[in-house]
Amino acid sequence: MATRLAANRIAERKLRDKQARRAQIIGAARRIAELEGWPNVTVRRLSDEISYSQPVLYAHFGNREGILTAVAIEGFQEMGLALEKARKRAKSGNTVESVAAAYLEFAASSPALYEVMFSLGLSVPFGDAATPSELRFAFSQLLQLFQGQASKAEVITELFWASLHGIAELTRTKRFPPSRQKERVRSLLELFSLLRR
Amino acid sequence: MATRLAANRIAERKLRDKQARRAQIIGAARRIAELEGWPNVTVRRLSDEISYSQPVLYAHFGNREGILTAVAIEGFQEMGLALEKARKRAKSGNTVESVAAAYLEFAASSPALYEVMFSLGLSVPFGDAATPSELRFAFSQLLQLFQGQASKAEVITELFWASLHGIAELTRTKRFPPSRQKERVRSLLELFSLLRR
DNA sequence: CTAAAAAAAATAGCAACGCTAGTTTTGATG
DNA sequence: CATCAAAACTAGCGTTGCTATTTTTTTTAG
Repeated sequence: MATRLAANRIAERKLRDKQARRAQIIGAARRIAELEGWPNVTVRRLSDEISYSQPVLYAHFGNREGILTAVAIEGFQEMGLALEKARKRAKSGNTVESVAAAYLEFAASSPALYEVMFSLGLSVPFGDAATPSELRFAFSQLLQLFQGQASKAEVITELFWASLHGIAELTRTKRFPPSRQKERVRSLLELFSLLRR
Repeated sequence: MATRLAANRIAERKLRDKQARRAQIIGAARRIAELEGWPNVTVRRLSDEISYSQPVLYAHFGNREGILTAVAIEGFQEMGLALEKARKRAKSGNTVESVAAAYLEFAASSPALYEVMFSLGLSVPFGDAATPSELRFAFSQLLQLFQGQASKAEVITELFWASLHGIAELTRTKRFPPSRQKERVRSLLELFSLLRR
């Protein structure tokens, strides 16, 4: 029976189409959010954007928050890759500086993406086994900076992450004047370099 | 004419009533937000809560965001007072520790309040002259911790604030396991104490 | 090639939201 | 007591997230 083979090919094509549409939706959400803010990312607007009716989106993501979650996870994936790249490129001894700069650059250049990565209140716990791998990957990039340190690496890493996140967030929400940003980063690095001794 | 005096008393009473209602609205918003989250703080719900029709709320605050802004400013006011208290109570040498603990305690015990204080994207720029005094007061409490330091006090203060905010925010959004919180704070204090030398 | 079955997509509508125009009620003024 | 302004309410508009139902398309099978 050739029908079995044909059925397989059809199923594969459907899967490809589905993934392509999924990517389209996520892409449209990111683009609108970055240009016009998250409140303008409505299900109707997205369904217009991809030329399908609303229920199609619900078939893909369940609800609006599902879309935002998908974008957030994509964001963690990309941030993880950016940090990895920065870490590998850095001359030895400069890894912390390189990664810190990459982190803040990521947050500043995609503010809406960064926002959604941390504004999702409910889902995505961390220590949990159900933590998405993208999140763990991104965190592991920071963790590697402080391996084999005097103090406990996990705690130092969390502190470093908190500092970066605080700077990124307070800058994004206009609490910090951008003028002193360079000084802030220099101080941050100086502070964490004191730990190495 | 005694009418002038009467008119004054009436105007005063009206002002008191107005302020009382304003306080009622803000109070209801805080309570609902803390118990059920900000999305449940709707104008209709608030108007039910205070037993007035919706337009009354709009007369007071202009729009929903105005209500959230009022809550946020009240939050900064209270946080500033809490930090001041912690600073004054501390034995000399322990001020940083005392204030850090007070900051994190404030954020943890009123998560919805803390959330709205930093999620208002638009309004409330900081360096600006139009920055509400409540915000400046709160920041000044942190600023005083690092006066007369080797490095520039403003930069160090911003860094300290960023670290606290990062810890508070990553804890609130479940990125940090609460189990290591004590260790994190200890590390933070150790880090900033290194600057004193 | 065509008819039945299954899958996919569209239409249309509900409840709840923020917000406001227009009307009624309240209360101060002469 | 009549007048008039201020204050509050009713009712409704447009938009939102979401879904039950219908229609269309695609796959399967005789």
